[in-house]
Amino acid sequence: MRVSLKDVAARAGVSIKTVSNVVNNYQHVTPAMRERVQQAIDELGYRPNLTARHLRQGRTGIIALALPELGNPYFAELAAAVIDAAALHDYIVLLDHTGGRREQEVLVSQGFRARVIDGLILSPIELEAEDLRERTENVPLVLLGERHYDLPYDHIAVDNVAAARTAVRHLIDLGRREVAFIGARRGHSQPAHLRLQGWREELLSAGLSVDDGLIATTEGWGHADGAAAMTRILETGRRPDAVFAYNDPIAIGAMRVLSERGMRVPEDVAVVGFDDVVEGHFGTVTLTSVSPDKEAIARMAVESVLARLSGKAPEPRRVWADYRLIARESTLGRSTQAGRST
Amino acid sequence: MRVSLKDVAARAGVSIKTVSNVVNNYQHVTPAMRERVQQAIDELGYRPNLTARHLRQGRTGIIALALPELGNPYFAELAAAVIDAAALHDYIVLLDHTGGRREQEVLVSQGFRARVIDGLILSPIELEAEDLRERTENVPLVLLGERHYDLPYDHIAVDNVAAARTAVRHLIDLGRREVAFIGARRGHSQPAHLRLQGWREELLSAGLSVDDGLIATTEGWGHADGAAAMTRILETGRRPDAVFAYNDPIAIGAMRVLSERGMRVPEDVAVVGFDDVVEGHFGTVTLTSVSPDKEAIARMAVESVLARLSGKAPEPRRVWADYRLIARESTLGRSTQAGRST
DNA sequence: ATGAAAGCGCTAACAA
DNA sequence: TTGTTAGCGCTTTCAT
Repeated sequence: MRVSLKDVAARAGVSIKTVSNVVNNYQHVTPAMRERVQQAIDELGYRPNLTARHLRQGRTGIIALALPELGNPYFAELAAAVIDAAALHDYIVLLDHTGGRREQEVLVSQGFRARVIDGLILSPIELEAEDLRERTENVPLVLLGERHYDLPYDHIAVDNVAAARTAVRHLIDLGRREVAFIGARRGHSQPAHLRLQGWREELLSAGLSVDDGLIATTEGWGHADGAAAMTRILETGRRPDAVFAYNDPIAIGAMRVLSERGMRVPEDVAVVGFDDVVEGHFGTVTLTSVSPDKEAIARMAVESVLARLSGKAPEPRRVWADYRLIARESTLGRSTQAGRST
Repeated sequence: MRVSLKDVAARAGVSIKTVSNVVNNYQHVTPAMRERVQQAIDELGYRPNLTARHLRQGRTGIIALALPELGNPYFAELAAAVIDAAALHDYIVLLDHTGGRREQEVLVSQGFRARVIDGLILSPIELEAEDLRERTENVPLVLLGERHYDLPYDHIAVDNVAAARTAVRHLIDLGRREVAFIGARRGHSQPAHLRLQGWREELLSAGLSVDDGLIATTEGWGHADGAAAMTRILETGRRPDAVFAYNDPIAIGAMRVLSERGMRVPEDVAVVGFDDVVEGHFGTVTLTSVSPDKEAIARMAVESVLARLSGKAPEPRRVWADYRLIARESTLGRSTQAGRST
């Protein structure tokens, strides 16, 4: 059986309180007493029971992070950043993935899987505002990512419309005129909506026409989806001279198809992705991408949760995280510069 | 303040136990009573306090998973698989990453970060047997991955020596004779030791010479490390006709360097990786790789922890997970077969 | 500086 | 079928 404070107290011949004082580094304990208790602790191999402590304190020191999918390197890298940011505040992270499915996202937002938590950071894909409006769970919730909700929750994201415009502007500046967008999603809810909007706005502001034939939807957000979408566009006979993809895996999947068909990147088709995952730095053609400041996003998300937890948070706010466009070979070509820049 | 069983009981005019019965779906409750209590629950928005339940039950339903780094897609994919496997048993997963640093691995194994857990799955890199021998923490521990320890803990891994031999055999069968190994590590502890050993054994058994000049060490396990190591080999003037890399990111980093120097894969240099991450399926040259059965590893890890938890585990054992070599363009070339095979 | 005792919210043994 | 109660291990007044 596990040893408790009581056992240590008995062993040391003191009260429970004294042991607790030692364990918690309470100031007013005589060195002699501290020594004596510590010895009992060591002999018995006592470890405090955190569950009991949590019950008593009304908090667990755990925050949950629910992401669409860990297989996507962007989310994996983000998860790592959140774990580190939480550790700075002595919090640990419970990880869940939703598959980007609404049903699963609702369950998570309601605390179905993890109710042992002090707070929740959720990156929704299909979740609707109404789902959140019905939320009864009362642990602090912070939203991450692209969707916009007009709801009283903190929301941390890059300005997707502006970032998308930056990406498309880059392509236009390079002289491209037929810019496809890959990664819109089927169905009513459009998580890619804002990036698509940025694509559209920038094309219009450049005096170019917006052609729906150059928008390709995908089922998911992986390499295979990008490959399938690119294939579909090419099979309609369209020959865009540039592609702006919803994210890097989709962009890389698309580049693979271009390569299979003998089209050169960027000479024939320039490609820009989104998320700046490491994978994009090392392909045969390195990938130009919009790079969100993941560390800042993670840090702000954790801090938002903790602020709300301590009650000293301002009203719910939307926070924009930094981003920058990193141009690499998929738009500049290999000769132009060092290919593997960060 | 949060509502408790007591509040609900007062509201419904029944005892605490009755409410508890309803919450836990205890059989012997009259429908009328259930109805009445449920109504009080709904009105008050009661949610059980899991911390209290855990304290009472002596378990939390949480297992921790400590991986070297989430940025490595293999570990990210493995984490996803563990989360799913745990969910099947109503367990949730607390995620931590160690950076593969011994100090951090020791802390994790001692339960420093997360003592709210019922069990721990740890994938060590630098951790030494002696560290584990000194372990005082008593939550079940299951080891994952490549290292071998002669210690009373369950250990789940693919047979790295055999898997490495399979990979090298594949290269030899294709007629390659100068097979480099990239990804050995500096320092005393050699996490890549077994794969290196397999490389050596297979070369010898094929009657080829083992040339230490074809072994390149790396600091880490990422793309950049593979690129640096490949560069180093080439700058010694060596021209291997094949590369076996410790893992896929290293292999992909190496291929990038080959491409920069105008060497063709696989015509000039055939490349085999390890882990079969999705990224390898979509490069300009898709990557031949050893594919461990991640789902099986995750499942067995979770089941091992739970078995030990319930006390009905046999003596600690080493379990081999399945693997297979998946040949793609980086050894077969593009024409030979469909490039993006899974 | 240390001790006694209450109670966090829940489950389960026992009683009615 | 439902109620009473002890206690999981800890922190925290309140005494001493």
